[in-house]
Amino acid sequence: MSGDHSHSEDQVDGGPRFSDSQKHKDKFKKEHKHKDHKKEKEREKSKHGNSDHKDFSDKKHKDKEKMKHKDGSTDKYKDKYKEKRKEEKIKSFDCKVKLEKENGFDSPLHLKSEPENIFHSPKNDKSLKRERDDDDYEIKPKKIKTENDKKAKKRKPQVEDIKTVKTKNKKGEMPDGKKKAKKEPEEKWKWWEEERYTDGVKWKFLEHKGPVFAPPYEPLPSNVRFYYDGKPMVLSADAEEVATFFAKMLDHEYTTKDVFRKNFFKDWRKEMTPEEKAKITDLKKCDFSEMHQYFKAQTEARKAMTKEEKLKIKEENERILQQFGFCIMDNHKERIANFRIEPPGLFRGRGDHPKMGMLKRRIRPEDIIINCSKDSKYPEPPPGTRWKEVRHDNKVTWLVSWTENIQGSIKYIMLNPSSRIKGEKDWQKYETARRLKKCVDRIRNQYREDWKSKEMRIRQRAVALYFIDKLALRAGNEKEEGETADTVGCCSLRVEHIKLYPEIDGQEYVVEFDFLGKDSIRYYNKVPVEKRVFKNLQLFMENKEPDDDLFDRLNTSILNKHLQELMDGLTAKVFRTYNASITLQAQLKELTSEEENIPAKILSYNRANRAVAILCNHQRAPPKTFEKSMQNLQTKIDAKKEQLSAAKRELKGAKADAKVRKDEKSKKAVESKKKAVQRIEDQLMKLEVQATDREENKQIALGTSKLNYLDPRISVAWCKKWGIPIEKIYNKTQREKFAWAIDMAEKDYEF
DNA sequence: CTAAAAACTTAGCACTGACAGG
DNA sequence: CCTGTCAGTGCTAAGTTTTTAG
Repeated sequence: MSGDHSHSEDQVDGGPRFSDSQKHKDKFKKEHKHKDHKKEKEREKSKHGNSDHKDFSDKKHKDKEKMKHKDGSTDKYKDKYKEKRKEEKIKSFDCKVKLEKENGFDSPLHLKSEPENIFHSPKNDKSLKRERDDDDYEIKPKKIKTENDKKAKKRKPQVEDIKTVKTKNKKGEMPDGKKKAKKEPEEKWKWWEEERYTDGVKWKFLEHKGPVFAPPYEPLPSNVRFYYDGKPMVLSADAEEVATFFAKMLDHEYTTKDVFRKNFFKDWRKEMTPEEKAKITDLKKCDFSEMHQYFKAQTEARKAMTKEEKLKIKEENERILQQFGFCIMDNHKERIANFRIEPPGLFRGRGDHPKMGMLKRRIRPEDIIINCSKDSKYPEPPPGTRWKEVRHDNKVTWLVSWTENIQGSIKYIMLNPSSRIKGEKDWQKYETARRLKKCVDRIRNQYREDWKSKEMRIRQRAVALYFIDKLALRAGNEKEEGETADTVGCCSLRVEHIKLYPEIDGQEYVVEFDFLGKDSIRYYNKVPVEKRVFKNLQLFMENKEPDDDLFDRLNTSILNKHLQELMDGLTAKVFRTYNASITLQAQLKELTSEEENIPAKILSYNRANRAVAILCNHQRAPPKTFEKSMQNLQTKIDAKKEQLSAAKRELKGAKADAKVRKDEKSKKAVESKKKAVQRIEDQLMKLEVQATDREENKQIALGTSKLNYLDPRISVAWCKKWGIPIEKIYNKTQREKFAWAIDMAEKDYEF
């Protein structure tokens, strides 16, 4: 019954597309809609049967092959792991895995001889295979390891040229070690040369010290007062603490926002004693200015501290870092990302957030769930307290979790990006994107076909996928209304977010997007699309209100299910990764020119990076000092130009002089003047490049794409190819995160 | 299954300390 | 020396995807 009904609704051709019942539904709550989707989806599935599954047989084969490989070669590993377990119990941090031996034998591969002909040579096949294929969550073939290692060793000296200079100072000439008793293993652990866990196990051993709690509240000195209705009033400790949160933010804009004030006041009152509650009924009558002043003074005082005091604080932080900032996971000491519990305060949502100003409550040990090995030494809760729970779940990666009170979501303490567990995942992400590269043509053809489908839901799916692919939009999960800011992604686009122009600015079939995406960052774009897409959009928008969903027959779970059928591991966000990385690679190829010097090459890199950031809509507020700093730079450039022409004049003079005198001394003078000119030219060039770069970067944030979307091996390969020191591209943190890529990518790496 | 919860990635901004320039 | 600037980093919100529970 309902099946027939909705089937007719599904038809694209003929008659009004949205029957009354559809419209009705749209006005209803979202949940209703979803149920309908799901039903339809179900029906679809059974109708279509398994035509899609053919594609997979191949993959399964591959998997099997890999398994074989694994079984044939892992015994050594197993032993090694056993060893490790033992060692863990002894808790020695620096026991080294004995991998080296395995790298001892020579690989027949000749590295030097593969520069050209990258694409089809069998050698290249090898190097491709060496990259992990990712759906084999298991092993990388041994051989590879060997190759990698050898190469790595050969390469190191070159790569580290610059580094060595720096490190010498640090390591060599600082025997006292600045108190940083760093007992890190001398050689960095190359987890990427090791076997990975299968079957969802994330670790076998995990030991840590638990979280660091926010410092307890320190009551204000009695001379700092709060006034209500013009009269001083002493607050209870709890009420006072919350009041200080507000007082600290006083010169921030959102303390003027209604929603913020309302939420704050409501939550504040919850912390008050009945007496306070009875008295304090109007936020407008509250005067926090004395408190505000006090905190400002505190900040000043902190700035004005002596070096010794600052050093002391620094040392204390370092001590805490050493004590709590690391864990032992499977025999290796790993850095924890966020070992400090988020302190209490007022929630600052982004954009127009309905919950802004709410009290984010203090987290106590009783809220904390600890996750660690059974056979590890459990972290101690602070004296007189206890953990909510200690569990031993090695199917997850977190060490500590608690439930946050604003959204009721769970927060986690996890490892640093440089850790094995994050790195492997990251690597895997790029491998999935590379697999998409291999079948993206097929998928594109498919969705183009689907634009013609007679089923509405298929068409919507296909158009949405087209946007995700072409524009790198996010998937766009539906969100609960009133819980978060009103932002959308692809699947949750509403009619009001796009405008259609059959013709504009000399282009046909233009779609104008204007909506708020993640973090309430505006996405604005005018793009010409294919005619069929355009027609489809018109169809989707027919008879809808502005606030109706554009893709009313689609959500992220439908879309992702579809994608999963097209390629194993494929989800919407893989397209972002894929398109970002492939764009970087293409742009680098296009923009880098042989003869440019290093700064110019780096400008090219940044431009390539920028192309990606624009694609992904990674924006930033222009720095507050932007105009000024631009001006400063211009001044410098002008000065440098002056200097250059002066130097040129001098050179001319010297030349003339040398012509006359013809002695050694004057020749030398010419040489040195020449060098001076050259040097100044370089400097000028550098400044100009810097200016260009900065100007172009005004509202674009490069960091996000660099960190999350660009296969680091592309950048590493580029650096190696052009002899650019990796430090010019990645700072220290980034180098740590991408250590795997820096170690393994060769100059001919191809995404 | 399907919704909700959990897990994990991605995101911009505020703060800070090192360092360049006066 | 002091001051301003800016890159680097910490923070935590806000997404997506995966897993679980009902």
